Amino acid sequence: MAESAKALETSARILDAAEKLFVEHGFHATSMRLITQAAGVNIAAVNYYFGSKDGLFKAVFERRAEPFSQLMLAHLDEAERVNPVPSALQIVHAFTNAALQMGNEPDYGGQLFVKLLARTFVEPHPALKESMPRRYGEVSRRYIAALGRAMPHLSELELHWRFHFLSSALFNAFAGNNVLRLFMAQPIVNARDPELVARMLLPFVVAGLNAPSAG
Amino acid sequence: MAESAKALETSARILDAAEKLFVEHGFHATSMRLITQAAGVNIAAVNYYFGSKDGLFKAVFERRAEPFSQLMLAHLDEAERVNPVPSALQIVHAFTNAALQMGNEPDYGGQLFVKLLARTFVEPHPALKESMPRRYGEVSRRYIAALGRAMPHLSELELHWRFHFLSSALFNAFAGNNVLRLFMAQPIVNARDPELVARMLLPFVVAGLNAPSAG
DNA sequence: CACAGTTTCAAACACATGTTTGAAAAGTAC
DNA sequence: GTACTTTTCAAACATGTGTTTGAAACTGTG
Repeated sequence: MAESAKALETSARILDAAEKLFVEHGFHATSMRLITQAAGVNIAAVNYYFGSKDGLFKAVFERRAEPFSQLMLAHLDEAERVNPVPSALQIVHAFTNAALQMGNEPDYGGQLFVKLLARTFVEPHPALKESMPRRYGEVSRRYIAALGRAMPHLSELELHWRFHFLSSALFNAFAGNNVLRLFMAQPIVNARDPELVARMLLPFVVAGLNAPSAG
Repeated sequence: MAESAKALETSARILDAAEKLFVEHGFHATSMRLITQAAGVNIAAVNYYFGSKDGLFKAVFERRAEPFSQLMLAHLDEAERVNPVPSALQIVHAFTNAALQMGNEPDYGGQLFVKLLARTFVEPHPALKESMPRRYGEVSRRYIAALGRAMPHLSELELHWRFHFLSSALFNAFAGNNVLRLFMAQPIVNARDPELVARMLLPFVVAGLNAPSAG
C-alpha cells in the first residue's frame, strides 16, 4: 500500500501539479507529460498511483470535494444556529464564506477548486457524473430549503431557478471568468481578488434573490 | 478563390459541423477527423479552406461574432429611441432579445453561438485575443454607459462590476450551464428553453442591477 | 544481511493527433 | 476540345497521446 511518507509525497505532488494545470488549461489540453514534469516524477507514476488520467482527474476533484461540501454545510448550520430563519444575505454569506475559507486555507488548495468547479460546469467530466450528486445533492437541498424559508413568496420551482442563478454567479465570479477580459482591451475590474469579488457580488445576488416572482 | 457554389457549400458544411462539435465537446476534444466526418468532406478540406484547426475555430467564431454584436447594438439603439434613458429592465431586455433573436434565426446558428461564447469565457482561445475586444469593446461601453444613466448612484467601477455579473449570468444561463445538473440527480429546472430562462432570469438580474452600492 | 513488498525509471507500446503531399477529378474560359 | 485553375481525395507524414513493461532502486522487517 502507498502508506510511506515518500509515496504520499509523490502522489500528493502529482495531485498538486495536476490540479493547477487542469484549472489552467483544462483536462484535454493538459498532457500526462506536462503533469509529471511539473510534479518532478516519472511518467509512469500517474498510472501507478491513479490507474489512468481519468482516475487522476477524479482523485484531484475528490480530494477537495468533500471538504468543500462540509464547509458549505457548516457555514449554513452556523447561520441557522444564530438565526433559525436566515435572510438571503445571511445564506449568501454562508456560501461565500465557505468559498473564501476554502481559498484561504492552503491545505484546501486555495481558490483552485472553485475554479475547477466552474470549469466543470461548462465541461463536465464523465468520471464525476455519479459522485457529485451524491456529495452535493444534500448541500443543494439544504440551501434551497433555507432560501425557501427566507423567501416564502417563491414557488419550489422558482427557488431552484434562483439557486441556479446564484451558484452560477458565485462560482463564475470566484473563478475569475471575466467576460470583460474577453470583451474589452483593458478591463478595469479585477476579478482575481476573492474578497473584492465577494464584496461587489453580494448586493447584486442578494437583491436578485429577494426579487419578486417572475409570475 | 473559393467563390463557386460548391466550394461555399463545402466550407459552410465544415463551419456548421465544427460549430456544433466545438460547442458540444470543446476545442481540444474535437478532432479534425470528427469534424470532417460529420461534415461529409475530406480531412484535407479544413486545411485547404481555413489553413489550420485554429484557423477553423477563428472562422467558426467570427461568422457569428459580427451579427451578434450588431444585434446587441441594434436592440440597445431601439431601447434608447423609445426611451432616451432606458431602465435596467429595458437594457436587460435589449440584451436578452438579442440573444433570443440570435437563437431564433436559423441563419445565425441558433443558440450555438451563445454557448460557444460561454465556453470561451472559461477556455479562451488565443486566436480571439485581439479580434474580440475590437468587436465587443464598443458594445460593452455602450451597455455600461446605458446602465450608468439608469443607475446614477453607482460609480464607474461598480458599473463595470455589475455589467460583469450581468453578462456572466446571462451567457451562462442561455448556454444552459446548469450547476444543478452537476449537483443534483434530477434537477427540476429546465435550463435548455431560452424563453423560459429569459423569463426566470429577468427579475433576478434586474433587481441585482438596481441594488444599492456595495459602498 | 537477506528477503519481501513497494516504488521509481527509461524505454517502448499502440494509437490518435494536425498537417502535408501529389495526383486525380471537377470546373472554367477561350 | 484544349489549357488552366480550383477542388477533392487517399495516403503518408511527423509528432504527441495515454498506457504498459520489466528491470532497477528503495523500503521496512525478521
